Amino acid sequence: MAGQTIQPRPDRIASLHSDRPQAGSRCQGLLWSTLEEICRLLCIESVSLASDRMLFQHVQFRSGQRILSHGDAFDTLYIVNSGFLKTALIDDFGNEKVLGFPMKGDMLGMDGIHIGHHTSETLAMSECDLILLPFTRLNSLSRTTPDIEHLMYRMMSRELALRQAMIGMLGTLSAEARVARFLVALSDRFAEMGYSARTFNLRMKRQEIGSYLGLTTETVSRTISAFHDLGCITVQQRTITILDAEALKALRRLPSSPAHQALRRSSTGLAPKPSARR
Amino acid sequence: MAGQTIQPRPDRIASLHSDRPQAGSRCQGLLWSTLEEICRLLCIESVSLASDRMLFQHVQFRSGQRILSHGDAFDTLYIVNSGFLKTALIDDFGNEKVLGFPMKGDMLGMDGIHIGHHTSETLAMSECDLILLPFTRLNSLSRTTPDIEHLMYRMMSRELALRQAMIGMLGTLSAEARVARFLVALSDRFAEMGYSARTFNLRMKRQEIGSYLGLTTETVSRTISAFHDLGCITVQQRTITILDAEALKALRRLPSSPAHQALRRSSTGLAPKPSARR
DNA sequence: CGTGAATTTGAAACAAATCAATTGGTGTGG
DNA sequence: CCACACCAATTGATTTGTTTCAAATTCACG
Repeated sequence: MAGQTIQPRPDRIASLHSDRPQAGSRCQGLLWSTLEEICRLLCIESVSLASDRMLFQHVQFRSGQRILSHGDAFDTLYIVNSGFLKTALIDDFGNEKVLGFPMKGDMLGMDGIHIGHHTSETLAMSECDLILLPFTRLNSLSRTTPDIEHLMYRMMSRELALRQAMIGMLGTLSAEARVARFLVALSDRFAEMGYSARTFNLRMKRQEIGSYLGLTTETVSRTISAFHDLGCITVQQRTITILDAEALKALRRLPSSPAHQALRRSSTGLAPKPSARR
Repeated sequence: MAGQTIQPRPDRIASLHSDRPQAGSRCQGLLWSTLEEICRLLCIESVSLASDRMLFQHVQFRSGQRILSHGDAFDTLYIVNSGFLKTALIDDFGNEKVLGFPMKGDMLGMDGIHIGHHTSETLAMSECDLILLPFTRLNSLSRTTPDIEHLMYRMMSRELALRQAMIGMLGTLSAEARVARFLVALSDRFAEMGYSARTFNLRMKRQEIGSYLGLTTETVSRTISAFHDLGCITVQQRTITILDAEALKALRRLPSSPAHQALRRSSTGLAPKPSARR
């Protein structure tokens, strides 16, 4: 399953569609979307013309339902039209490691392509409306509409870059910095969706945040409390209000991996490199 | 740039080609490869028939040369035919975070597709021979040979899954476990390439390993020494000999994120769930 | 062989995990 | 409607793994 980080996709910045209704038009009690709607949802420039004839069906899930499980055969991709989900890996001992919290505009299932089955779990954390993209249909469509192919490359590449950023974060940032970035990214993401960037509701438990960020529940809780005391944010159970986004963004790593190089040469008389710092 | 972990790709397991020479045939002083050769290199079932006519050119790089830089326009993908490389992210302060050590059979550059330029650095750590896959050519070829499209999906999906695994590792494993896995994965990878799985040469510095694994140079060094003292491995500078691969693989996490759930219910009389452990 | 880089090793400092206990919220049943 | 059980979140005390700082050693190379 896909493991989106929460970070807003670069493509997406400044493309607000606060007032736009959810994609999909009703027909025989079911929702369907055109390719164009899908591109808009994904924040990718609209693919070729005259594709209104291609309709993709929606499915709904209720809060708590499992959408994909480890081992499920891969045959279709999903696009989140509305709702909040969670993707996770289950390790050998049954512990879950959260990979991401997909929401509107995210694509699910891409990691199942290469071996033909999914390797992670996805479940709905709220009522969800997803658009189905049967993979074989996608393939046959891309013969007549080559742009679809490019759309897919872009989606997968975007996902790749997102995970790359996540790896960078897990490998180098302190707990404080991780939580700060998480909150800012969530805020940005909510803004994109037309909600308030300032006040929002965490859909997930502290434990899930911890798992996602590679921290324990307690550390997440403590860090959030610290931000609160610091005046950057306000917390009431799962309601967060961001008071000073800049301060949060500025939170860089306290630790750092290769940060010895800053002041090593003092005998040579050379000034320390302007690069490394902490 | 691609950020392969070192882990052997699932597709690739048990497909040894120790005795196979490097791909590519010489022509006018240059090396060229067919699609079939490329598929073999990537460990993907050979794509369609009669594609021998499509030839892809190779390029050579010498040790230390930069292959891709942050900001470079994206226009071609690369496949490693031989040699050892390194991909890394450079943060705002100029610190480098190693993303992977691509080697034979890995594809480079996939993360550049979606925004049209590369976001990471790739450089050669040894003499390297790479196969060029101009992206526009790939696109036009896939019109006549639809299998190419699927090949690309698989490659990208594989990369996605690899990074997913990396995220899982960075988020949950102890330093010891990370280094252990790193060594085992390297060993497996060398075996795939026909080298000894038992004794091999680390191409990278301790610092680079540390950056890759989210640890400091000192921790990597200490951990390797500990394995040595423990009798799992033998170390002489950059030459590693694996004595007890099983012991290394068995090294699980000492820390763990959500591992409190094991023995919580004692009042209910229910046995603890069989799943969670540490 | 000497010089600088890479690696190793030790001791101290520190961030985050662990253990443990409390609080707050939610739902259920008496 | 209150009491109780259950879960999530918070907070504190303590431990531990890893980083940091510092110094010694080995290796690579001109």
